[in-house]
Amino acid sequence: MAKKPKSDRRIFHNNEDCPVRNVVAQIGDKWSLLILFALVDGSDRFNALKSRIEGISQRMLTQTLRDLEREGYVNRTVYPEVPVRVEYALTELGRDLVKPLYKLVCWADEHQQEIHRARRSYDEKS
Amino acid sequence: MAKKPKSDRRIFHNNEDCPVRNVVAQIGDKWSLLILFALVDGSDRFNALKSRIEGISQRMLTQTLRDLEREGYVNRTVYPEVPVRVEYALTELGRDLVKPLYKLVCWADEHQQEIHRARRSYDEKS
DNA sequence: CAGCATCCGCCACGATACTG
DNA sequence: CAGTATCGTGGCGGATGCTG
Repeated sequence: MAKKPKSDRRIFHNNEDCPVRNVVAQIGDKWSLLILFALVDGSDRFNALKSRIEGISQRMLTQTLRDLEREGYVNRTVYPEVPVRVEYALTELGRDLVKPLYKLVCWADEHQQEIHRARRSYDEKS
Repeated sequence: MAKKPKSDRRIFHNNEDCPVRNVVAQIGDKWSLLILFALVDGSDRFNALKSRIEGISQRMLTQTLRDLEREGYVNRTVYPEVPVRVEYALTELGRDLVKPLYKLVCWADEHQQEIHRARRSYDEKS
């Protein structure tokens, strides 16, 4: 039996059932990964997150947190004190997602040297 | 001894040594993942890739392949026939990168239902 | 066949000002 | 403190036409 022809692979279809496209759509933006990893060690407040994630604007932090909440990765809890306190935490799904993400980040960390070498070699040739 | 304060974690710094930002920068774009997975089963030609990856333009395929080549994930081989034939294949580094990526995609695939539920639930509330 | 060059729309993202 | 609202812009990416 021959293996499936490549063109049959569902993975490349242009719809919301394609897992690869889903991954890119959900965590391929500029800030999602950073926020997820910022919450790995426990819940945190809005402004604390903002100062820990270097370079993020208020607008993008709010927006990305809303997206992550919508996907079910993050919980938002409001404590009606004065002044108000809002805590963000990973859901169980979020903690679970971080596992494969962590593997990926570790991989990238371990292979930084190789990649830098490849880049230099490529740039020299051109 | 207490654990490191969160703000100390190198992971969030805004420079090219941050592995999380590196990951996002390298494969967070619209097409890199799709191309990498398109090459998992073996090398392929430019136009074959183009037709297998639904929706990609010639311009973006060229550009993303060049980036992936520069990072050392993809090899480009020109066969000087007439007409010319160009084959793209994963390097060893590329094949290695796909492993953690594959775990991630599988995770997303397995949890699609949960995520869809979370989304619907979130949308109803608002 | 495998591309490069050019033009251009759009929207992700940042900056700033204001509010419950 | 934790956001909204509004505006401006760079650059990602699509469309089209041309070449070795």
